[in-house]
Amino acid sequence: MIQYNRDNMAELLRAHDINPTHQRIEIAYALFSRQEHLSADQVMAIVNGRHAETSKATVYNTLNLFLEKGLIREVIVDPSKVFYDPNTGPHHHLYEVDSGRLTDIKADDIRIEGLPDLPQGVETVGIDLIVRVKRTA
Amino acid sequence: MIQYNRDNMAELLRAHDINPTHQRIEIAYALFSRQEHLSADQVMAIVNGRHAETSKATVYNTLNLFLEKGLIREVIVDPSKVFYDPNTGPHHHLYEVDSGRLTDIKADDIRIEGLPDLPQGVETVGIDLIVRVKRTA
DNA sequence: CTAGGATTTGGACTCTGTCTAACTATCGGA
DNA sequence: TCCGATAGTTAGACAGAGTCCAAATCCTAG
Ligand SMILES: [Mn+2]
Ligand SMILES: [Mn+2]
Ligand SMILES: [Zn+2]
Ligand SMILES: [Zn+2]
Repeated sequence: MIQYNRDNMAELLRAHDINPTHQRIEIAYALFSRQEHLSADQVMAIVNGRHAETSKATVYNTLNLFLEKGLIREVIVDPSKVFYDPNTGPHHHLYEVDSGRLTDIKADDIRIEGLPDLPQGVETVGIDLIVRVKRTA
Repeated sequence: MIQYNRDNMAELLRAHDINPTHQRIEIAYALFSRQEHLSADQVMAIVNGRHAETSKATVYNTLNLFLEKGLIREVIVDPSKVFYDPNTGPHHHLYEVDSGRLTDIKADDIRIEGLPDLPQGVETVGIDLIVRVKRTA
């Protein structure tokens, strides 16, 4: 269990070939220190918690850069916004539709069997398994 | 293999407790006759192919009504738009990220094992398995 | 210190989807 | 037939997520 701080955020960014600027460090820190799934909006709110520091354009630029560089992944479960996930290892998601809460499901003991062969000329980018739940009536 | 026409669309709507209006029949026919995953935009374009017949508001109202009544389901794979699926039976999806093409994977021979117990007080709404692929470089 | 590339920024813009208030279609009863 | 009630449709305003752009700022090598 790593303790995340601004210094190892800079290292992490460099390790992913990302020039560690102040804004990028803050955004990475927001995601990695919490280890939660955050929307762009939430990232923006966290980073600008005390004083406004980072513009909307930079938040989106940065999240998309992190995606490209494989530092984070996106989770598409809600038609109205994307969630960004600091955990890029294989795992799945539980989505509570009432509240919008999104939590991880460990991939360790899940087996998905019987997937058909892929069509010619394509390769797998990822396999997303989403368990949608709602509060019992 | 059923041949879909406007008449059995009206029956299908009534069977799902939906009053079959002209617009609703056309929208249902667009989805069921093609058996494809369509976005609201695409439904609108199909229904208004010859002359404008149906407004944007009605397309959205109707698709949401169909969802509520369980006539269709939505597939959330693309952060920018929802796809509507006339196939409500259990099945999974293959999403080609370059082209946006979305195709079905039969659920028959797929087994998903080792899912953890659900948290207290929730029940499963659905399990979505999405295989994301891209064209080989 | 300075020039140039990289980064950030506000704000305009696009797109998907929702909302509203007016309009229309349908139907049963007088 | 006419009327009123109800359900459905509509144009267009609106909201929210995300992108784009040109100008401003930051950083670093020289
Ligand atoms: Mn990585
Ligand atoms: Mn059904
Ligand atoms: Zn996750
Ligand atoms: Zn499908």
